[in-house]
Order: sequence, then C-alpha cells, then structure tokens
Amino acid sequence: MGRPPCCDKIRIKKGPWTPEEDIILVSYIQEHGPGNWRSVPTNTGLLRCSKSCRLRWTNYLRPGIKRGNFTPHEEGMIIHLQALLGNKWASIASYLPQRTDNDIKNYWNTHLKKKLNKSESEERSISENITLQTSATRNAINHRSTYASSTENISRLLEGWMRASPKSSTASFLEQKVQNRTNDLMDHHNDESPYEQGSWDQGFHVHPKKSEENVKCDHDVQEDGDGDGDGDATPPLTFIEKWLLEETNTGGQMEVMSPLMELSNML
DNA sequence: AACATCAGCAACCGCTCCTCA
DNA sequence: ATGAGGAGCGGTTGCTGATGT
Repeated sequence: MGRPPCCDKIRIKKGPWTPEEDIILVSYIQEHGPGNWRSVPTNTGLLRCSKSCRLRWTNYLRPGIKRGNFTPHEEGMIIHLQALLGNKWASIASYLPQRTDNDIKNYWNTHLKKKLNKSESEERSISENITLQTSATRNAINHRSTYASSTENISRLLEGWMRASPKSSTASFLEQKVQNRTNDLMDHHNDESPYEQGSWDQGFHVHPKKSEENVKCDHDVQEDGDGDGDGDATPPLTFIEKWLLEETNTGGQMEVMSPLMELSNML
C-alpha cells in the first residue's frame, strides 16, 4: 500500500504564487507561527499543498532572507562548504542563515559549477581560488547591509500588490491586518537583528533542527568564552576552517566558525 | 521586428528522516 | 519495536526574461 499523497491533489493549485496567496500565508503564519504545515491549507483556505506552503515560506516569505547578489565571501563559503559537505544544501545553508538551501542550490548549479569547471580546466588549484576569493572578500563591504529583511520584502510585496491589482474581498479583509502587522514588524526589526534575537518566533530559521544545533553550538562557544571548546578534543584546523578563520578575523564572521568547529569535531 | 536560444530561479516531485502513539 | 504521518531535503522541471541571430 503506497503512502497517501500529502494533500488532496484534486483541488490543489500549482505554479507561481500570487501576491494575494502570499499575504494570506504570511498573515496566517504571523498569527500561528510556522509549522503544522498540513493544517495550513485547511485553515487558510489556500488551494495549495502543505509542502508548497512550507516551501513558499522558507524560500521566499520567511523573515531575514537575503536575495540575489551573492558576495564573494558567500560564494567562497559555498564553494568550500560544498567541497566539504557535498550537495548538502540545507547544511550549507545553515552556515549562511540569510540564504535558503534552494537559493544556494540554484546559485551553485547556475554559477559556481560553471565557474569551478572553468577554473579546473585552467588547472588552477583550489588554494589559488581561495586566495583570490579572500582578497576579494577583503574588499567587500559590510555584507549585512545588503540584505533586504523579510519585513521589507513583505512591505514591498504589499506595496506592489496594492498598486497592481484591484482589491478582492480577501485583499480588503487582509490589507489592514497585514499592514498593521508589517508596521509592528518594522518597528521591531529596527531594534534588533532577527538572527541575534529571533523576534517573531522560530520563523527566522530556515531549518529549525539545524538551527537549533547552531544555536546550541553558538551558545556553547559563548559559554566557553574563548570559543576553543573542548580544547584537547579539537582536531587541527582544516584547510577550510583556516580560511574561514581568516575571514572571521578580517570580516567579523564569528557566527560562521562555531558550527564549523562542531562539524570539525564530528569529522 | 521577430524568432530562437540561453540563463536564472521558483516551484514541484519523490524520497528519506523524524516523531509519536 | 513498529508503523503511520508529517516535515525536510535534494534533484529536477518548466516558466520567464534576457540575449543573440
């Protein structure tokens, strides 16, 4: 006996999400928090599969997502984490909390794979690559400033939608509600980074389980003070860790190191 | 200007993993 | 211990806009 489908496929809508659907989903998640995806289509009236709702949230609507324009530092991290972990996009994404696994996967498939193939064909060594990327990173400025917060995303979404389309009944119902929510979020967002505090619940995490690990790891580091953890048990720094450490020293990427050290301990 | 091709990305599919009764 | 159901992940597809002819 095969598994039943995750949802009733008969009335399921597929294809691109409309702004109206986005707003319904965002509004619902703001009320109830992410999770329990199976109940989302039922409770919202969205004619979407639960998986589709989850995907839309994690890849597009979730707060704190940075879109487009991968920095040289991010690019370098992806390249080397891919070399270290393979195509474990979710794991790689856990080191780049502003990026989704889907984004990273797409970026890898469309840009980096070609780049690396080209690079290999020119018989350049990986270490040479790193040197180049590192120097490029030194010139990169304040990578945090470039990301568009999701509240901004939602705000833009709302603006675009209000301009572009006549109000449906649902839209009219939600407009005020979501706008109020967005304003609240904007106020809150100005006070603190979601990655530092996690304001409106766990929705800031791409991968809750992995994020919990990371949070734990970060916490451990904080408790350790100097961040060297178990000391004797820590193996020598790998090539990539050294590189990241260098990046840390030059670019303030400490949040990257602690999960990586945990990974190193596991390997 | 019209058509063909390419590149990028959002979204889907199917499988695996995890949780819980 | 086991099986069902939900969630997560990675591979792939297909749509759309950009670019070339």
